[in-house]
Amino acid sequence: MDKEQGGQGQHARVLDALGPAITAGDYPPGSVLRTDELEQRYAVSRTVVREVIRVLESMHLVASRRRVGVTVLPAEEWNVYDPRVIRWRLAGPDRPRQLRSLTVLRSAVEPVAAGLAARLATPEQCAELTSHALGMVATSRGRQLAEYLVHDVAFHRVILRASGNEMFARLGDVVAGVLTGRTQHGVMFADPDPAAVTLHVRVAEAVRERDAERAESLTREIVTGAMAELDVLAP
Amino acid sequence: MDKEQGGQGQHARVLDALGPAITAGDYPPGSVLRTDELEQRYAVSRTVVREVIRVLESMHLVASRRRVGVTVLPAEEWNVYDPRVIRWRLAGPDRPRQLRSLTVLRSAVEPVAAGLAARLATPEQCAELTSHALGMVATSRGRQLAEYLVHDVAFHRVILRASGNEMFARLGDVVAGVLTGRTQHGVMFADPDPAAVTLHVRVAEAVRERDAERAESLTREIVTGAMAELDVLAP
DNA sequence: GAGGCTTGAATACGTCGTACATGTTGCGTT
DNA sequence: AACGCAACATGTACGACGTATTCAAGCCTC
Repeated sequence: MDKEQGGQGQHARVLDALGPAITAGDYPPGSVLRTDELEQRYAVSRTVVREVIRVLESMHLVASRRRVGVTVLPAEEWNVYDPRVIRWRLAGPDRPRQLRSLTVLRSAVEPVAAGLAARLATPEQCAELTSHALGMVATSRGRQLAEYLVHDVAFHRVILRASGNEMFARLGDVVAGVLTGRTQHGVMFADPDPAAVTLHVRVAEAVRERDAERAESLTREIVTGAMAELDVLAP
Repeated sequence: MDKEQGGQGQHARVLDALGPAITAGDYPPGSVLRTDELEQRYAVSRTVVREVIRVLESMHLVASRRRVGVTVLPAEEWNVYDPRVIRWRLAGPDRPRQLRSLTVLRSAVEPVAAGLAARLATPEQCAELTSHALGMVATSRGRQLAEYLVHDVAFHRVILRASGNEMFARLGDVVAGVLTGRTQHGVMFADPDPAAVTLHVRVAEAVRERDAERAESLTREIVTGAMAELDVLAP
């Protein structure tokens, strides 16, 4: 019938409007959304609304029950590991808390991942690691934060992937979100902490030398520093 | 038109058939599912099939592209933290690997969670902890594995929740899955390791006394033991 | 004549609208 | 107060058209 504006896909459009609204808390837990209401508000067919609802339901953001409507679930029920939920929450009002939660998760996971990576990393991965560590060194001075961030994210992604654990590997996006969020949010002007840069280089060394103990404890220093840094910046 | 057999909801029925099939590897990555084919196979309308596809897509199990169909994604793309994906994989053929991955994740997360719990647990949570620890002691002998499992799961759930970190709290189901899987799969006959039982009691003590260091290192012993146990049982 | 580029038709998903079934909720009746 | 009925919102089904992507045939160029 019509093929108006739309980005690419009505489904994505409505989802990217409703999802962030819910995770932002615009609809308090227990709120009821009616299908036909959403139909009108976003000017789409029932099909689209229902599919969006089904996706939100699969993220445990809402629960759909007959005769009552689509009720918003409390935050404790949400699938907080869903990449989209993480993105939405990082873009919303409780971004500080989200950043904290994710950093704590990092502090638990990354040291163990680094220890495993020291035992399992392939030569190629070791090379990538040192390459990115050197890249961090090269971009650590003179306001090259964007370039530094790229290497930082890539470094941690390799560590997580090299751990050989699929659950760890899947946290690459989380770490990327945290690091990006920190760069954007925090000190856009100050250069990165030189001590942190050095630690990354030493982690790369430890992995290359298959020293699991050292890789783990060095990484623990990195994430401890990250948490301390967060304490300074965030309320 | 028809409302035959069905459990409760065609949507859930088809999803519980397709999801496990995909995670089990019945459709190798790159396989193409056509909508009308699924329609016929499960005797449902397009509406239902499309909603199921949308949910599977939100789990990154499949990707739907025009003119080509619904293609199955490689396992690296899957949202392995989705509770349903975890359940499906634990019920499927690569359950051993899944159990391993999740146990490694546990070994990284739980000690840190215990450390935080020691600082943040409410008196009620401390009480629950000791209660379940004592429950484990009481049911640790004489083939009461089912009852023991209940206390074990509850114990770790309280720890994760008391950590005050929502990401940790959400891993309660994961731990439950691992512990249940271990009980079902492994030694259904032998009583639990007495050393592990004692460690749980001591963790409860440490949390009650707000000794974060001790709670963390004791929990580390628990999960290290769990991993060692897994090495004995699994290939 | 061989190769690459453009154009067109076939195809399977995307969206729409309507109709009916089903389970719930809440109210009115007994 | 207990029961049952009617209204309501979601669940499911069916049919139609829009749309993008792919594949192949046909044209042009070298």
